Amino acid sequence: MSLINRDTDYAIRALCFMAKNKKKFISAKELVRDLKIPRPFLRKILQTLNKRRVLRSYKGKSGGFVLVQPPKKIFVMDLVRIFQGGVKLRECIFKKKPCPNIRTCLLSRKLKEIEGKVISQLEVISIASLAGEIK
Amino acid sequence: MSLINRDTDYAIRALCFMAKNKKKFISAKELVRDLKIPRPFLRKILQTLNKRRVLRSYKGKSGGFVLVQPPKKIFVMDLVRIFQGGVKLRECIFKKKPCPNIRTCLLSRKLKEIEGKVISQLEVISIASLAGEIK
DNA sequence: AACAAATGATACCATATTAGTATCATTTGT
DNA sequence: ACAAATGATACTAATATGGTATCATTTGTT
Ligand code: FES
Ligand code: FES
Repeated sequence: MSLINRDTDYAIRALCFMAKNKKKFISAKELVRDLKIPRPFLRKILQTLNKRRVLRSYKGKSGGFVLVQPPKKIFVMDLVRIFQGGVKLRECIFKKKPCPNIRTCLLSRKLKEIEGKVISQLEVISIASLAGEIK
Repeated sequence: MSLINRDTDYAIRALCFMAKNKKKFISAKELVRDLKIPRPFLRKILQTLNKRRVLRSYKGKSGGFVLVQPPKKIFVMDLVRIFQGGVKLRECIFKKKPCPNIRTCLLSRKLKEIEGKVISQLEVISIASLAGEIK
């Protein structure tokens, strides 16, 4: 029931590392060494981060990845959207969408409220705020 | 990633039905008819609700289930604890517990805050508040 | 006493999701 | 030409979840 899955988690770690490391290009190799994430898995994540333009990739020898935006402007919620399609704390047990009860279902309504609050909290956690040392 | 799973959801529905229905004993049969939940599954849920004393069961012919507490005093969070072992929105990717980074992990810290808020919201949603009609 | 109708306990299966791996193609600096 | 990097994609393994089946026990009714 974790709020963030492994993809998101790994992505956050990778981005934090990049935020701290001022070097221009950072290769998957370096990230693997530092983060101890299985290499093919990390590469997959970096590829989608590239597609979604959170970072930019450069091929070829001495290529690698570069952040496109400053770490203050990358938020956990962005990554949750990319890797998990958003936060859905309420999945109706009746699979048929849309649920016929949705308008009268009080439980659904309450869970929706909670969901909204969670999302707005995730929207203000930036990579920059996670990259620092503990205070 | 749903906050409540099917067991919890079905339990809520069953309890709401019982809250609305003033009859003394309510059998699994009636609940199945009304809620359209697979019978063996519902029975399993009722059994654990009995063990955890949310309701009380009576065997034998014309037996059934009775709420032990008033619906105002049964909260969604109680059911989440029973059927899901609580809310854990932060599962560290390093399975080894306890995680060596836990004290310095800023992400974990932030998610823990969110988790706390979610729990306190679930703690105030009562069965009574879900059993009523929509206003 | 026998029976039927209810719950108790428990073991099992099926399906979906998630985590992780493997492979080959493409680009580019030296 | 080659090595070192990423791109794309398909596959497998492990785990969690949802659901079923079976038999035992209790108890009111006849
Ligand atoms: S029953 Fe479908 S949303 Fe509540
Ligand atoms: S790395 Fe284990 S809690 Fe953050």
